[in-house]
Amino acid sequence: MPGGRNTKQKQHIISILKNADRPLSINEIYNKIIKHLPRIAKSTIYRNIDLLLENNLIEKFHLNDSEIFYRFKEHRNDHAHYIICNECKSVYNLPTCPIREIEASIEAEGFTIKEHQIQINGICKHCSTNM
Amino acid sequence: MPGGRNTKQKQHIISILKNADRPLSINEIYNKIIKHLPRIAKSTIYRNIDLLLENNLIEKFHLNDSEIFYRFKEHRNDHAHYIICNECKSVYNLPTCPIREIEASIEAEGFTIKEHQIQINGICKHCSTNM
DNA sequence: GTAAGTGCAAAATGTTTGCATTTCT
DNA sequence: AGAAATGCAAACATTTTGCACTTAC
Repeated sequence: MPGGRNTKQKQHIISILKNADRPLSINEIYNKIIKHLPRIAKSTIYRNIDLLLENNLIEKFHLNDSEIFYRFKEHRNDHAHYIICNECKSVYNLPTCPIREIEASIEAEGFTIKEHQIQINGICKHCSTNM
Repeated sequence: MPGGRNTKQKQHIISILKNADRPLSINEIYNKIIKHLPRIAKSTIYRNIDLLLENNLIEKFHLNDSEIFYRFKEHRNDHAHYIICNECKSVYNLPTCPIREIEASIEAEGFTIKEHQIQINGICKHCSTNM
């Protein structure tokens, strides 16, 4: 089991995130999980989320304003390049990494790039036809 | 005065942000401002920051992990395209917007882009020579 | 003068921690 | 058996709110 022991709490958290079609907040995870594990404590979710983050299995997002969401990574070295619908919060991947082209010129200036992220917000096709 | 009345609290907050060479957190603003206005309440800073955000004079960042920072906008329609040094937190602007080139293809898929942001983190020239 | 803004204290929110108990391995 | 994880309650940190007082206009 990645990131420690295989508890049913952790199983549920992973499966909830894996099956979600968009990033979830701690509360959303909690509200889903209590249906199956009514006695689970929120601190358990916080602790497991930390473990999963440390083990690079999930990633953290700041969507709208200050709300924090988590998403299961398909590939451990995914890096954040997303198109997010403000309505339904669906997350699409960017097909290419537009940073790659300008990376060289930035590094030429003496800046060492450690990570980068790109986020595009808007309204997806589906939501715009339903409005 | 943009965003309401011209109080000395607001004057100070604006001038602190204008003169900062990097984004500042609420606490950093507070610690600077109490030197001049010892009785200022943190809630006043929160309220003014909200006002300035609504009036599009400053913008909000999530730097490292969950720390929130604010920065004075040079131009009201600046959009976030930054290169940030993880060490000294200096913020540099990206010379070009690499999104522009892929915008058309995303919109062609039926997605309406509302806003986007790009953030590149790393170590700046100055900090890497001092290590 | 009056409405907006402030300071203060209290409340609400979100997250973390300590500890006794439970559960994996 | 032993270590790690859990549930619970309390602690913490951050942000928001209510209200009487002050200040800008």
